[in-house]
Amino acid sequence: MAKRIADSTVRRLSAYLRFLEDFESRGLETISSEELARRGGTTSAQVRKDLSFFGSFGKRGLGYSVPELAGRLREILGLGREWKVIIIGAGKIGAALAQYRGFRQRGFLILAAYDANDEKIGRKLEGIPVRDISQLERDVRQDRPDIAVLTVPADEAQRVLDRVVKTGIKAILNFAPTQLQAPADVTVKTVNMAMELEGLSYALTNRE
Amino acid sequence: MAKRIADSTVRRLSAYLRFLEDFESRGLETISSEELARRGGTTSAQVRKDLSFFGSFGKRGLGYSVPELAGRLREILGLGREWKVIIIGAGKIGAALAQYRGFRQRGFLILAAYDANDEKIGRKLEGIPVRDISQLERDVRQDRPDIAVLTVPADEAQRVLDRVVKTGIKAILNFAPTQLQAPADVTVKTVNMAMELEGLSYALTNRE
DNA sequence: CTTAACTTGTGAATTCGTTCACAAGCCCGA
DNA sequence: TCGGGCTTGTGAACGAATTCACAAGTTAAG
Repeated sequence: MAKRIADSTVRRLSAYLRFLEDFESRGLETISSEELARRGGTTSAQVRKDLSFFGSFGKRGLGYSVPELAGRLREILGLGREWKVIIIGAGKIGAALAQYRGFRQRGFLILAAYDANDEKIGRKLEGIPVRDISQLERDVRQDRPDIAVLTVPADEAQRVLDRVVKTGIKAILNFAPTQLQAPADVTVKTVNMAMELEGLSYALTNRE
Repeated sequence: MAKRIADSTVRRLSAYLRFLEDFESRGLETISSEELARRGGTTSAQVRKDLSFFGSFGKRGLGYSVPELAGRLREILGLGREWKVIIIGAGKIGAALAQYRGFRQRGFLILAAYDANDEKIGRKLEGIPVRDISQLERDVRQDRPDIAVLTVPADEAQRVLDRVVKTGIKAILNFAPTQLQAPADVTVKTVNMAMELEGLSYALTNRE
């Protein structure tokens, strides 16, 4: 990849793909940047610029072929293959994620959940086996998961992350409401509900 | 408020507050922008700039008083009061949110959850009553919630949002993996797991 | 074949957010 | 009281992301 692509661009590509899948299912053949923009709450120039980083997929005067553009986006986003995922922390959030159909739909296969609580170990969480966290290193060596989802309490998150990083996993989705430090070659995305709520609180408080 | 504050700034303020609370509990009196930055993965200049939009809270040569700055941030973020929250959609994600202690801790009081499923209505979800969605308008008129959390399927989200907006609620936290359209005076924050996962997939696929 | 209506792809201009750099202020010890 | 060591607050410089604006390509109709 020649240029570094902004995070915001990647997020929008992901959004475009979702709309395209909708259009695809409705049998539409082509779509313009204008229409894609309307659905995504952005501008047509933004859409074209985003796509231009990766090539030129459209036809002037006509727009984009829906199935072709969808295919290109899947390729760019790395959705052409299956990604193996483990969940660390078999609490309520872990359970909610385990049953979330969006994972499977997009090629994310959940292998197992891990927990330290004896009462949970050995059971199933929405059909997914809950294993002893002490097995983590051995299992990772064997199963080679690509992504670890962290749903552990905030005060354990950094310690668990360090342990996960040591196994060689390079992508982490963190649900603990805390800032995590990781080496540069490891990608960490944090979903922080507390932060979003405070953003709403701020917006409600400071409206002009 | 004189200037429009960037979303990224508000998110960082929220992060700073979290560190300050940690320092507060450990009894520390003062903290420098440098230390705050280290914990937040940013720079000291960024910290000072962020704070400067709202006033000057520090002492040159010394840093910031931990309790004072924490208080100021709570005030800025609107955390000095209680916010009333309703959850729409009593599924797994709704359940996970209902038991999430971060809400209560920060002054967000969950009044009720709403669902259309007869088997759920009348029961409790982690101690929170599940009510019939058809009561929504009446209840909102009575209870005046400030924030609605949407945990409904993607294909219902826009319809539910429109309904929520019509009741006069001005802040929405959306967990449906879809882009929503709302009037300008309504703040919508979306937590989109699918997007985060695709971001990880992209990162794994396109490493140089 | 020509023209009109569209729509892309992309440099240039602009806007927005971050980082730099330093004067000004504070603390403490001599 | 003075000087050295720190740290803030903030214009100015910089860099990144978005928007503008238009040449170039496509289609369809006459």
